Amino acid sequence: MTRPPATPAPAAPAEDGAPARFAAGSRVGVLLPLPLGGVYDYRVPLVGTDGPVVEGQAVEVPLGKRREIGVVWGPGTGEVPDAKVKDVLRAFPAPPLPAVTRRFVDWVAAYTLSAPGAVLRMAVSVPQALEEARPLTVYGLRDPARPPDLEAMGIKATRARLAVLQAGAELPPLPAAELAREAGVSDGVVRGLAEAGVLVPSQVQPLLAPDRPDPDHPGPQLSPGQREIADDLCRRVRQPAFSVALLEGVTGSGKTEVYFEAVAEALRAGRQVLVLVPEISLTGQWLARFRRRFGASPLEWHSELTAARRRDTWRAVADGRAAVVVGARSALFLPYPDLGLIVVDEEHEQAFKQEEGVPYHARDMAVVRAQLGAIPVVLASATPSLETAINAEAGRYDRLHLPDRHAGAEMPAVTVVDMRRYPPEKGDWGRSWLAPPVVEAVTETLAKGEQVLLFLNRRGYAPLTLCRTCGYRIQCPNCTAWLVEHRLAKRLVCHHCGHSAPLPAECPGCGAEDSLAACGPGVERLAEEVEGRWPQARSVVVASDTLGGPSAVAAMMQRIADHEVDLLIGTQVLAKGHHFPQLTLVGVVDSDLGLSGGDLRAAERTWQLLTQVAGRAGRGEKPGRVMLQTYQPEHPVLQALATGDADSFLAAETEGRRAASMPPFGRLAAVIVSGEDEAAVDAVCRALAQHAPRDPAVEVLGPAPAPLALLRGRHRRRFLVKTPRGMRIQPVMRGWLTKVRVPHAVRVQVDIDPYSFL
DNA sequence: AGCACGCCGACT
DNA sequence: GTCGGCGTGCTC
Repeated sequence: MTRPPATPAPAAPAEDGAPARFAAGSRVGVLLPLPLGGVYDYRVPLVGTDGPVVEGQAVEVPLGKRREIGVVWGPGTGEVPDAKVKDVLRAFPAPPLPAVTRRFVDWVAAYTLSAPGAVLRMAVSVPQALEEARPLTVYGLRDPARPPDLEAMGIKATRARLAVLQAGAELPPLPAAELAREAGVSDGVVRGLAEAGVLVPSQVQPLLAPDRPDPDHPGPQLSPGQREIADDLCRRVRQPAFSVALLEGVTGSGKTEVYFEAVAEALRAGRQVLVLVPEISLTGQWLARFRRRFGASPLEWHSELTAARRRDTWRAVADGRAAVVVGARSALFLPYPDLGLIVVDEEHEQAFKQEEGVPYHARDMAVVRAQLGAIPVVLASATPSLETAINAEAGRYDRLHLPDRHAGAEMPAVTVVDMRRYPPEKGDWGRSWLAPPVVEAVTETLAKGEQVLLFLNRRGYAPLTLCRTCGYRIQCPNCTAWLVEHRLAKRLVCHHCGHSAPLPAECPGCGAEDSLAACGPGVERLAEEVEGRWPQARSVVVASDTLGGPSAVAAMMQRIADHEVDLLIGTQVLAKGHHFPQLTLVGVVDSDLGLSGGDLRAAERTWQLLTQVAGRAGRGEKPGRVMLQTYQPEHPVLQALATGDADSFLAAETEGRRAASMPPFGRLAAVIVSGEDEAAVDAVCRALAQHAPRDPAVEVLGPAPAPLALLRGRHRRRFLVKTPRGMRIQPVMRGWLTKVRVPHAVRVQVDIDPYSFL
């Protein structure tokens, strides 16, 4: 996805004003959240739907011998004989799916070549939200102004009972447990009073009443430069029309506070806001900033919500009570009736690309959603993706550049450490991974009482275990990948499928004992060296597998911020978003990791990650420095980081893409053929190769073993299809794939705009 | 996605 | 002789 939709739909179609209604007896087309290929016709019955059925209405329909939920998508197609058409069973008491959401579902399905039903599934992911919420029983006094006389009613006026009456007089009717808590008694007392008729029960609809974020809550003061950009964003929100703004600014430039002003403007206009973030676990500090600005919390949407929370949030979005939603990519498919602004924070993040199920890029689909809704979208990043930077360069997106660090903190000094000139010196703890200049800098920094981060984006102890006797390398049985030693857990683990086995005592290849050797460093191994060199320093390993859930992450970040730790050894979980004022030295142990592999975006991604990591140094009053260990100091990525000249790096990358006609200068699609039976997979590949498009403008590469040729026990082959920028790649793909019959045991998956090639 | 139908191996 | 494996196909 490199540009807005080819055929922009009208901003306010007639159906928005007057959604089509379907009378009893008429046929409606119902989209089911299943990969079925199209809408199915049903008849609107005389009873069960409470009158005519509205477009977008969620309904229950029979399918085979089961009942399914579906959404009325429009009039019936009439393609199916009357005798086959069944009645709609009932309509759900939920607001109809907004027209813009329905058009978005259709658009995404057409773009990704997925079944519309598969996309709809993402929009109606919480079927329970469609039902009337179960009424809640609450208890209150018959007349709060006149407390009842217990003794007169023949009930002993105990201290506990009087406390309940007191609470009942002061508070609105509450559920038994809550009223008991308020009165400081057990809920048996409340139930007893209810039974005696002193408290009267009533039924209410338990609606999640999200705190209303206050756009005029006193927030942090913006600098004049920030104010100017915030005003630009606010104008876009007021307009309102489709526009894309790239909000660019280094770590600490106040991007978040600036786009919060646009959020405030949308709230003043009474419209809803969606903020997409790459990983919800990172939002602890973000939520705190939001509360500081708006005096209330937004609603969160991500995979770790409980079922009840999901239901309440979906419903609050659907009936407009939710003002601000912050969420992972799937939040894009919530049924906002009046979305007025979308913000995509850290827009360059790979986590926005969904690889499984319907493969889509949430940043690109956010742009589409904004266009369909005729609203602005803000893409925020310190290190924009090349696609976004090029769109801004071409004038399709507006580039808003925030002035550098706020509060006058200086940018860290970046040094490239050539490992060929400064090879690590071995110590008592075994091999060393740190060059002498880095060792010296760490010692100095610790002596000053400041914090150090040693960054190594590799979990575990060692990425490869090999036999010194026969050269055997321990591989995952299900994937084309080495098993990673985790010494703390005493296991070998596959980072792709989760396979895990105890560390063997002898070589699985030749049986030699004590012959297995760890190769290369992971964070656990680096920790050994750190403990050997700086035994007095309080050090800690921070990796996704050494932390528990989001609360453990938050606790660790707090410990670091409170300076309970001197030396951090961490993977990319430490790279983003967190602010540690005492951290003044960042050492990147292996800057080259991620540069190899022939991935289209390897250099760009490494640049983004290392820029983020470097941004951890010197964010307080003290100046920071960054040391990048590398074996290829001349590499453009390292040069860009050393000189701070990101623009010429991006320009060079852009030229590289242009020369190779790679996205966004050409269109790309991947076809992954996979299955447990390798021969069957290869047979499908041969058939696909035979029927490959003949158009000379279309380039088909493959089949080649996919980068992980064996993943979770499935053999994988890949084709790559490249078309010129102006050509629509979907018809090419559709035409090709329908020519080949695929047996059930083999899966052919199309990925339009593949992102990671791994 | 389910669920049934259907056609070949080890059991009560 | 059946129970049950999962390959194939259909659901308005």
